[in-house]
Amino acid sequence: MPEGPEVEVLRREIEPELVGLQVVKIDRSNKALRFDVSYDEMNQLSQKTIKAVTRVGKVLIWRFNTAEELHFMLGMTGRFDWRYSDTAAEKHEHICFTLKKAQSVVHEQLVFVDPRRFGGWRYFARPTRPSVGVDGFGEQRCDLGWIDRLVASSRALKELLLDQTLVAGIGNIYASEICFQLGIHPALPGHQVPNSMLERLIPMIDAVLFDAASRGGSTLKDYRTPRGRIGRFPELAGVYGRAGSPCPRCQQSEIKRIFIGQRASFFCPQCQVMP
DNA sequence: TGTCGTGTTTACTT
DNA sequence: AAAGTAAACACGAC
Ligand SMILES: [Zn+2]
Repeated sequence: MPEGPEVEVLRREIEPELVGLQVVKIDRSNKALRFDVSYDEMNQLSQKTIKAVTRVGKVLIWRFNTAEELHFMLGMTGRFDWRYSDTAAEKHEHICFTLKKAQSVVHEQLVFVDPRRFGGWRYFARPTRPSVGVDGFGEQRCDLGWIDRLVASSRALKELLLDQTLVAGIGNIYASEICFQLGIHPALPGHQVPNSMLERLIPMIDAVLFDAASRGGSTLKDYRTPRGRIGRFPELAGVYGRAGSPCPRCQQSEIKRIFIGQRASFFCPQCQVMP
């Protein structure tokens, strides 16, 4: 499911429903996740109340009244789902949170579902910043240290955009879209990106991510919010998934699909040339 | 029915 | 620093 915009759409939906709920219990399947929370930590969260739901890059963060935190990475296919009463556990359900309002006896269940299990979760006793670079929804305009690393690198620009330690939140769909919007070749090495292009790149990142979030993000296959919302960005994408189609900008060339750093990458060979 | 290629991610190894 | 590999499952093409 998740690049930054999908996690942000999930966060916006779930935050008002989750804040104020108290943990009754947490159940865990016996299947391994990428990284995990111990049973001691799960039990310790019993009775604690969720105070805030935030996001840094692709990491969803629940903060409790005790300042403890849970961090979730959704991997490729991870998602949350409200389990409505009298429905059975769904396939690939790995974590089940039983929650309730403070003065209520009615229980609600939110489950973490992840078929491929590239996702994971972590527990922190105190507020902790995930170990990633600046968030791509605007932080990247204020703290420009990542630009120094970008221009010092020989790696392809699109690969650098995917590096979460530079800017956090860009995934494979939006990395291609950002390069398309800028009219720059995705395989251009970082140290060859002109200064004029860097100035346009910095604000383009949050422009693309916010725009995608406003459309509900991208549903390719698995992504859906806990209330079932689907992302409509793919219908409006400029290049992602459109190999062989005419370029929506020049209408002349057809969009090409190449591999950069083992990931499918889409671009228009006429609009996105190496300088 | 079976095999192959592809995929929204990233942590670890070379 | 950069490149490659592995993790697990679903689905469509042939
Ligand atoms: Zn074009």
